Amino acid sequence: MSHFGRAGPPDIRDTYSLLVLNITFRTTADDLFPLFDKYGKVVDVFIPRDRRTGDSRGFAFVRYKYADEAQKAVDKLDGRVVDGREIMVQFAKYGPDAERIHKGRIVELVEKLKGRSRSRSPRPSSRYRDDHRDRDYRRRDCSRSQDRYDERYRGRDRDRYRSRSRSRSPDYRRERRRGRYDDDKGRSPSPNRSVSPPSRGSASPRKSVSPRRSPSRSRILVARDEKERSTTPKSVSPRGRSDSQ
DNA sequence: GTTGAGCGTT
Repeated sequence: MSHFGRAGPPDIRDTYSLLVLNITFRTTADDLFPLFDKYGKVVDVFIPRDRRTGDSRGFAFVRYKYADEAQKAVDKLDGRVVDGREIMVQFAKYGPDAERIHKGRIVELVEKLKGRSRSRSPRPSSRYRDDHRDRDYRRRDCSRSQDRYDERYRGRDRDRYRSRSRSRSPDYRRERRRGRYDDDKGRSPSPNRSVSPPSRGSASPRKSVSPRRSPSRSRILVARDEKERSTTPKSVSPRGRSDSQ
């Protein structure tokens, strides 16, 4: 995939993962490798891609062999403009249990880095991160009731990227694509619901009828049902009629 | 062709 010929996680035992955010969707691992390799030994560069679309999610993981090199890369590449966009480089945590992971490197790494960071520089990109979080908090403040459900859902759901896609980003395309996919799946095993697809197709005229007029709607439905049966006595074929209209 | 908060593949 996005690896250098290897499958699966190479070796997180003695590697330090860096999270690169705010990268362009066109940026690939090959583009980030030379950039990060200049500041240290990069063992692997991985860019998570969407399972469905296969496009980059806009962030990447760069694994360094040594923490000092990783820190240097963070200090140098964090805030650097790549492909016309300012990237954010920070140490990555391997999942919610990252800190629980054999405290081998990550924890020790964080401790050492925090100490060095304080002595050297208070995170050049701290303002960016704060800005993002601030905006996020403002959004959450607008909808606290849903926030509880959101947090609870995310807490119980182990699928991070999925919940992130549904709760965080509007993602019209993803939602729409996924919705269609589910709709197709739901329609296939339910031939008796063939009346639904036509209804969806004629959603506009149906809304014009308004549900307030129950008898009218009933008659229309009956009339349409009769016409449908008269038109297609055997196979219903919702798509066929959709094409006809 | 598009988008933009975030934490990853066997």
